[in-house]
Amino acid sequence: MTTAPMRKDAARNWERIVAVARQLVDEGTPLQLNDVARRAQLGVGTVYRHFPTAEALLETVANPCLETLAAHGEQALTDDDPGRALTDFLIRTIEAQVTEAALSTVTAAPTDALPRTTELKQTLRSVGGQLLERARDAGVVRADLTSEDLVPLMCGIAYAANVHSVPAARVETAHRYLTALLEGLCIRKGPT
Amino acid sequence: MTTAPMRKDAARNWERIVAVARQLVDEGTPLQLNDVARRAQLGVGTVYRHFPTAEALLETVANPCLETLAAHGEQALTDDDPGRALTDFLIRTIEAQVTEAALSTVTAAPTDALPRTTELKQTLRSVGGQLLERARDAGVVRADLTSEDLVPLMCGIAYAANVHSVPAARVETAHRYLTALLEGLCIRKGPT
Amino acid sequence: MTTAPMRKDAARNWERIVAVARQLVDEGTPLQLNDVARRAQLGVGTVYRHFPTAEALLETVANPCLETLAAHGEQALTDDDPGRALTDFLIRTIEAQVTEAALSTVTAAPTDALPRTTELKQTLRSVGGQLLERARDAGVVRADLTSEDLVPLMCGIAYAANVHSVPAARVETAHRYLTALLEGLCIRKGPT
Amino acid sequence: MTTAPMRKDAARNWERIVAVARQLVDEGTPLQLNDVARRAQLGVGTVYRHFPTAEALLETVANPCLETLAAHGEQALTDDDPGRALTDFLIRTIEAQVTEAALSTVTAAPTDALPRTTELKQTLRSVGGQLLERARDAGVVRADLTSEDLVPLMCGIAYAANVHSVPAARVETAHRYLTALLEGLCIRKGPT
DNA sequence: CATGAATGAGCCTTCATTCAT
DNA sequence: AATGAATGAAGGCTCATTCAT
Repeated sequence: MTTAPMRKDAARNWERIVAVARQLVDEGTPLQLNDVARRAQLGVGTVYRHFPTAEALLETVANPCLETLAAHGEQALTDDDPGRALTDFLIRTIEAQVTEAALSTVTAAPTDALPRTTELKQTLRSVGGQLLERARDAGVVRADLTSEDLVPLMCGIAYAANVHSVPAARVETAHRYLTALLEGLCIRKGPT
Repeated sequence: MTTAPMRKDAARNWERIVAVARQLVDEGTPLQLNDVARRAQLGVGTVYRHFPTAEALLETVANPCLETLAAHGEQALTDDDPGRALTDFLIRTIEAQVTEAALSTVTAAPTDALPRTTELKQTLRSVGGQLLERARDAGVVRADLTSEDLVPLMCGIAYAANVHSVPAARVETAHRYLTALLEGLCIRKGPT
Repeated sequence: MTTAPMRKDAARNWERIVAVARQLVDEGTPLQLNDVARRAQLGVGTVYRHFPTAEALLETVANPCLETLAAHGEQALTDDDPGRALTDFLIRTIEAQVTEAALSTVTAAPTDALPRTTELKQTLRSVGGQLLERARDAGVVRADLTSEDLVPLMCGIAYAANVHSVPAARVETAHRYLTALLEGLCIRKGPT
Repeated sequence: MTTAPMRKDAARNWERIVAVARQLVDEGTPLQLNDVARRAQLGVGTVYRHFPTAEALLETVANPCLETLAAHGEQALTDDDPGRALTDFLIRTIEAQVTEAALSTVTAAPTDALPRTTELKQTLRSVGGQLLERARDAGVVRADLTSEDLVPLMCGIAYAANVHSVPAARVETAHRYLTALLEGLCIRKGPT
């Protein structure tokens, strides 16, 4: 059961709306449907027809990212090295979070507007959980973390990077923070 | 030069307002001065007289915590063990962050309403920086983090704990996350 | 390039708003957009959509008068008799000022909300200046007044008429005051 | 029946309040009793005790001027030259109006807060009326103006001077406008 | 008398959402 | 379908006035 195909002009409007919304989110402007409509040179009604709420629109902006992350996650599950698999996944995740402004909001939200979003978040949690489990089974990851912790931790790292004073350095900062988290703030003597 | 002492009734109202505000913040309600006034059974004007903006009120709620943290930080500077000093400081910090809801907002805010808040945040950053430096000099902490990173990281941990689904477990979760950050997600073979 | 034509209902509301505003101004009530909305039986938002500020609305009420005055002024420039031309212009001006309450406020305001208002005031000043200059060149008007003085003087006369106790006699009073100004309070012996 | 003598400190406060009010009026700030209290370093209550309304305070600021004007007026009545007497009176009047900001408001107000103000305004109107009448009887002033017109005309001249763009030139402008009014805008051939 | 804290009506403005065109 | 005008609840803030201390 696929959704009925959209009329050509409707599709064009849809794209316009999403594009404008992404732009707004990126520049930190709070997402208001009236505002989106104005910038997209469309009537408010049109925007409401396509997206019943601002959250729905925001999720629509964020979902491609989530799709990509999920795909990469599934891919990572096939990796032989459980440690690398998890690490890669985490790196991609925070990169996405600090790159796409919409993502952090959507990921941290306790409730979703679109079913698809819920699915994606579920998938991501599940994939993350599996990657974590494997790594733990391989003894390369501490045992006191569950799959429930992965998303919060990634959100936290991304948030930390955003709080940091210099916006231009966000990606680099996020990397540094992730590395710190992976390797630990404290230094222990390595194996001889 | 201390501020003139407040009249008894005014002081009572002041307390009432701050108490109501703390309660609101704790239950996650966005802080609105009108709302505070209503709940405190006071005229709006009274609230505005004491706190010109919602931010000022929020900071007033948060500042005692900041004071305490700063005091503990200064104390920690006298600790012989640089590693323990830093760790203790960090533990207290995230504990405060997840316990007092007002704190995380204030800490993450790029700009302050009250001068005292700015002072406190500055002190905290400075103390944290010194603790970090000592620990680094003692070789117990990784070298790629600066004093600029401490606050963001603590905010991130607290945020992560808040994102985590179960609110009741927040303190415990925050502890776990901090430990993970300190020791590292990844396990490395310790010295024989 | 003309402005897009207004929708029929919107136009009706626009008219209603302006009508109510004119009425309020006429009865001396300070112009408040909420008040206008209530009396026009419209939502506040509607009023704000049409007129972003009370000043904009006030100028919209006043501008037709200004347009008329400007037109008459241009007309007066074609008159052969420079004295009569100026006098006619001045008479029309104060008549308008005491008739349309909105006018005096707008004319005396140092700054405008609508570009059109600025244009009109500029035109009026310019036309008045030319009429004055011609009359002066013809030797029928005292030499110590510049085009900068015309508007203030007219505002002054209108104000004087409004201050006068009997409101019903305003037009007549204004006429009398203008005549006094033109001919002089003091009587001098005419030519033999 | 004189008013009970004021206590020394009360008198000092009274002075302070009036001084602050005059200052506020002069700088164009709208007169608010709270504001006055703050600037005078007094409680609001104190200000209210002395002046029940802002209008009363404003009139208190303006009245010395009115007193002076009235005195000069009475004086002028003794002048032999009726024309000069009137002219002098008018000159003083507009000078006062443009010099003391409080005056124009009080003079133009249709109703007064203090009985003394009403008395003074009445005196002024009466004196002006008499001066006008004498001048008219001497044939040096046009006949179509009554004593009711003098105050409005002076208010108008002052208002005109205030509307004029350059504030620094107000006194000079007012003089010019008064002269124009006295001698007439239009030039007529003098006696051979 | 003096004080200044408290009051709350009232104005301003925004924005999510609906619905006539 | 698309449009965008209309709505009005809701929140922000000020300020004249009162009254407990």
